[in-house]
Amino acid sequence: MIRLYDTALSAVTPLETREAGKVSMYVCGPTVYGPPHLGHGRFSLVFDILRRYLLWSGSEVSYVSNITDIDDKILQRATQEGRDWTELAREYEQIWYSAMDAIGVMRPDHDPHATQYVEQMVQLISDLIHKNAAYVTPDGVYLSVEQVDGYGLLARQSLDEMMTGGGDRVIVGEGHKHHPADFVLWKFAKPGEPAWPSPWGEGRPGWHTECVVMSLDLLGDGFDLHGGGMDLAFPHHENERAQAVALGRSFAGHWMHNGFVEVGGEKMSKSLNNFTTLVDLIEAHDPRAYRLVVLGSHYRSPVEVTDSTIVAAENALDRLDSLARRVAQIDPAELAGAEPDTQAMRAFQEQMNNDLDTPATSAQIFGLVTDINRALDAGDGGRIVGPLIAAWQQILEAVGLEVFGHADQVPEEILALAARRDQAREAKEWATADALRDQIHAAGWLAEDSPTGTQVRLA
RNA sequence: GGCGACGUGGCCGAGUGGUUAGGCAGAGGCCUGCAAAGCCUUGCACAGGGGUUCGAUUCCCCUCGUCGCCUCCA
Repeated sequence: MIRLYDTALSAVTPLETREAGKVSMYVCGPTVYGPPHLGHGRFSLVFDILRRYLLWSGSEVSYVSNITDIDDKILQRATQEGRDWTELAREYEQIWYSAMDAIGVMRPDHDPHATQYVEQMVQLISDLIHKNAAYVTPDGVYLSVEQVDGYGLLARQSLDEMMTGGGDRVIVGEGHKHHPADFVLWKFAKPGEPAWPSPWGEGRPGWHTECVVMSLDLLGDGFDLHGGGMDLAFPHHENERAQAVALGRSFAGHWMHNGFVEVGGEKMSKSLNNFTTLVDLIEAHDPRAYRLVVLGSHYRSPVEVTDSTIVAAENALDRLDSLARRVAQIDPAELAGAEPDTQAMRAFQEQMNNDLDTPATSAQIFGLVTDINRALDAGDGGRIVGPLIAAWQQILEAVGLEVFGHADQVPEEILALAARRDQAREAKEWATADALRDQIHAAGWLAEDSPTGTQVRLA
């Protein structure tokens, strides 16, 4: 069974599931008011890797990740741009999913939208009011955190401790709130703002309510795993939990949070304006490079992501693709029926089960590259190398890292140059052969010798 | 102020009380007609100062520095 760090316990513990062989997980998705940045990319990749690994391990995974499509930021941005907020949200949702597709993140099994759950949120808020856990003020409905057992579990601080500092933040809704930490469940609409009906007045839901409602609706009480970025632990997840606790419902069994993407040692964030969008990364680089960077660091550690780390990963990817090409050249009959090397697979599972030790897996992937190349250099007939190749391919698949071993589509004229080069080489006319190689290179291709003649691939 | 994390070789990034993480970049070699790819070899690395220990980068203490959260935030 996989063991994962649980934020609520501050310890690595086995991921106990409600039902054996089934994992229900909820990962907080984006608020669609702008293009996703590398931070969103990291959590998406981390949880995608976990999900794929669980699936590979034979678990049945139910993966839910929401789209927050109503939020102050969306309204603000729509007003700024003078357009309809629903259209804006829809546009950024599309951008979100195309970016996710590009980095190879599987679509969630369900992607509930906040706007589709407003009625249920109103119902939940009513229940909270009936339980005296929430109250109405002139500007909205608030949850009374003092009514909640163990508030501060995920913040790792008691309510009192939280209140002692806090810097110079403006406390939202101060004046009407019973306690400064009380948070808004329902916001009354100001003129011109979108509004849904409620027993207390027209308005819109607060951010923390949607995830409670949607996770419980789609995954049920006591679902297995709830995840997101480290900065969601508090207040977002804390407040989700608070609502569930106040209702007396069993919430997430395990809390998992990933570390930040950093730039020059500082958290990448919209407010610091030091972010790179996922869209820019995808346009400028091989999208697989980001997955490799994520695999190479532990999910709870911060990771520096800059142009140079991405380029380094792209170069590392070349090494993987080189082997994939080499493997593709092998007569399939030699590899047929090869079972993945059991030792390698056992090591892989032990690492991954140990709080998702992907750095070890990354090292293993490259270690296998060396082993396989060495065996191939030694002219192994497939007996030893077959299982290693099978293991390598399985591991890559289990973590969602694609490698390309197929030949590139080479234009006729380039192939003609390669053929002429082979003739020149045959005749030992080296100067001619080299000139042809330069010509091929100038056209954007690489000409490499191989036992079967000149091989051409994209430079 | 409270809570938490961290400081590893040119860069990224794991880990461990005594044995090679890994990747990128660099150097040398093998292979090659020359290359490329591949293979081999290679790099006072663990912020500083104490302490515990036969032995600490790894444990404890202190100092310095950095970062995160404390209701915008993945």
